[in-house]
Amino acid sequence: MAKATLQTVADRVGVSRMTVSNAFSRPDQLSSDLRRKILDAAADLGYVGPDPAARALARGATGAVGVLLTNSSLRFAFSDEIATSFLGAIAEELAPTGLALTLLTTSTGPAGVVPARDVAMDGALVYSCEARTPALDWLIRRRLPLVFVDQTPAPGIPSVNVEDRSGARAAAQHLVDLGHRRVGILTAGADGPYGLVADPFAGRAAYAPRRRMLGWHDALERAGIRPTVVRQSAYSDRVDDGARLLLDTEEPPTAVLCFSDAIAAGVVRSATDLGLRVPADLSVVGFDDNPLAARMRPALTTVRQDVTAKGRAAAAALTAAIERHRDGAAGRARHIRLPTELVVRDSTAPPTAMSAPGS
Amino acid sequence: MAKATLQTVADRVGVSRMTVSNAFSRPDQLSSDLRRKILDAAADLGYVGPDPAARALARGATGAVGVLLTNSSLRFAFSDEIATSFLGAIAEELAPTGLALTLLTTSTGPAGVVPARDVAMDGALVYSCEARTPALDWLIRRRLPLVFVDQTPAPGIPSVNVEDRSGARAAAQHLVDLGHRRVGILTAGADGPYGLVADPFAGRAAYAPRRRMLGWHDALERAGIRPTVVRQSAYSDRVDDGARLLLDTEEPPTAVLCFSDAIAAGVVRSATDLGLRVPADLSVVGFDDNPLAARMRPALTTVRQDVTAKGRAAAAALTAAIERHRDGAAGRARHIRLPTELVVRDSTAPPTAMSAPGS
DNA sequence: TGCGGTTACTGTAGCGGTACAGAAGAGACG
DNA sequence: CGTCTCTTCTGTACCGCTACAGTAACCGCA
Repeated sequence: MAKATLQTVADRVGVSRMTVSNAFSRPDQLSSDLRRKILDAAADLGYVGPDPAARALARGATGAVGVLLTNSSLRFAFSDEIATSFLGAIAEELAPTGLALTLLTTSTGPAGVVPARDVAMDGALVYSCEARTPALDWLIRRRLPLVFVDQTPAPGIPSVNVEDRSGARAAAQHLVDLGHRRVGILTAGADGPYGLVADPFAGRAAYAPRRRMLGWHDALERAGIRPTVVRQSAYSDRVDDGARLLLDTEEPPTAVLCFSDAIAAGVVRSATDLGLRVPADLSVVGFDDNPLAARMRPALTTVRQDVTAKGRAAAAALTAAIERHRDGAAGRARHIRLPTELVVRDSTAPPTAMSAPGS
Repeated sequence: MAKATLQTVADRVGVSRMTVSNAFSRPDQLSSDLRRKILDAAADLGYVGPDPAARALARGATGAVGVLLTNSSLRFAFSDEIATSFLGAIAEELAPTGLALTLLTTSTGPAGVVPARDVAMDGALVYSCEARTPALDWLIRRRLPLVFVDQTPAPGIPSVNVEDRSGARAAAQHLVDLGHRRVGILTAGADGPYGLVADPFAGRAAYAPRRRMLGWHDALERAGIRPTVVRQSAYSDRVDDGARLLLDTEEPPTAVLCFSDAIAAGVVRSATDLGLRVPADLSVVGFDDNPLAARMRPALTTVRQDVTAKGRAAAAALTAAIERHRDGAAGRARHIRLPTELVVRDSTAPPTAMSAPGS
């Protein structure tokens, strides 16, 4: 049986192809009698409905949007509860619009296939990618409606971010207020250099790490504190190395600010292994308010961001951008910045006399 | 500036449209000189490359595959580490093939859009869906290459499953061997009825829950044990209700078999809240060997399945199915069944005299 | 009875590519 | 020098659908 098309059905019923098309796509354009007859004939012929690819070409819309994840972040995206909640929120927000979500990686296929260039879609979210990855370049060149998330905002492109800087500042200020003077920072980056960092602002770190670093320094510098900074891989697998670099020293910090809760959990573990009690000997602050943070013992002091809201906002911004694009409307790109909030739990306390010997 | 197409570029360079197409898609078909010139002209005109939608129509391939998740499982898919690892493994396995992964939900959009029917793709994975959801029907009618995962195998459709039954049997046997006689089962299902279940095999539960139930009963029945069965929602949010139904009774079980580690964790928590010690007063067994299981205190006895291998196998089966489909080859559908393995940790122990009063 | 306004259907002209068969020219070879 | 084979480029015929501008019939109304 050859594949059935609109024409097949049209011939069978004795109407024009256009009428069959309308039967499927614009029911109000024909009498319900005829429509019934056409639908029956279609079912009879095994015609499922308009071919999505052909329809996409003719209509100029595919019904799917992409989300670009760096391939480094791919594994990460599915192992970190923060990233998965974000993706889940997007999917959930998109579902009622009928748009499917396509996962785009920055990797290249065998025949030089680049998803960001070669997959049909109506728009895309760019999530926490390095500023200039080839995949992102393709998306931009294609002039697809885009939304940047956790990414340096660019003019003309809507963006969704959180108050990384002020959140980090609050976290650092909290430590300062508790009386800490020797503070360590454990941050993360997609690429190196890893280990002890001399100039925390050198190198081109991703947006969120950079903003948080700024925030931490805002508060620390004002208090005259110069933190010890260690950078490690974004994968939480080998947190211990970074943590040890910070803690297993002559004069270890009395408090550590971490890029994420996952990293903070690793620090707590390492500290425990080294015989340090948290928070008595070491205060630890995370970031994100991962569900993990509340479950941990001691429960983690952290900076809350609402990833579900972030996902929703991103999805909404994207659908809006697609609509604008379709209508040819210009409209200024909105840059959304969601609030963050310090959540004080049990992993922070004033330094003890012993651990903070008056410098 | 009007949109550039192959023709635009062809006119500019003074060659045929076909040659420009070849310059992009089949570089070996023209001299590298001319190719250079064409690519330059294209860049100049802002032509990014062949339009994916048009190419999909002409070639009959889109470069994307779908994964169907019930919308109930959508939120679930992104909150359970087991599901996300699975998705991550698929994405990772797919990346080098250049195929993108499109998330399909069973929900329907505003204009009656059904992703499973209306999104162009080359094949799809069906993950743990109810047997006959409309979305799945559409996929089948479209005659897309499919692979079933954690789903009742169907003739002609490749499938990937794990040894749910024998794994569950081993778990139950472990409890029997420890001497437990009063055993509870806490299982999950996408739809009700929830609560105490008279006939654990009644209703049409999904494949995995059914197979595990069979396995548990295999071992329990042989030992002459009739378990108390409680079913609850697949969402781990409200585990406590189910756990309490089991534990907060006149003669509570001395051991509980759980559908997943997430549920088992909930049971442990509830038990603790009720003043029961695990494993002294209550043994708990999970399923999956979620990373969570090893982290928990007490570390959870569970049945390990390798979700990463499952994801890989599913992706491989799908690409194979797509290839067969393209080549018109028939080939029998392979049904893969991955092993499971009982992992004994610290959440199981013999019943104490007190908790198991000789019946 | 004539006329504007609906409703129901049709025809044409694309959407932007790719497959495939072929044509033209350039060497290679006997 | 004729023929054969390559390489390089071209022309045609789709892929399957939709937008849009008709046309024809029908309806109510003055």
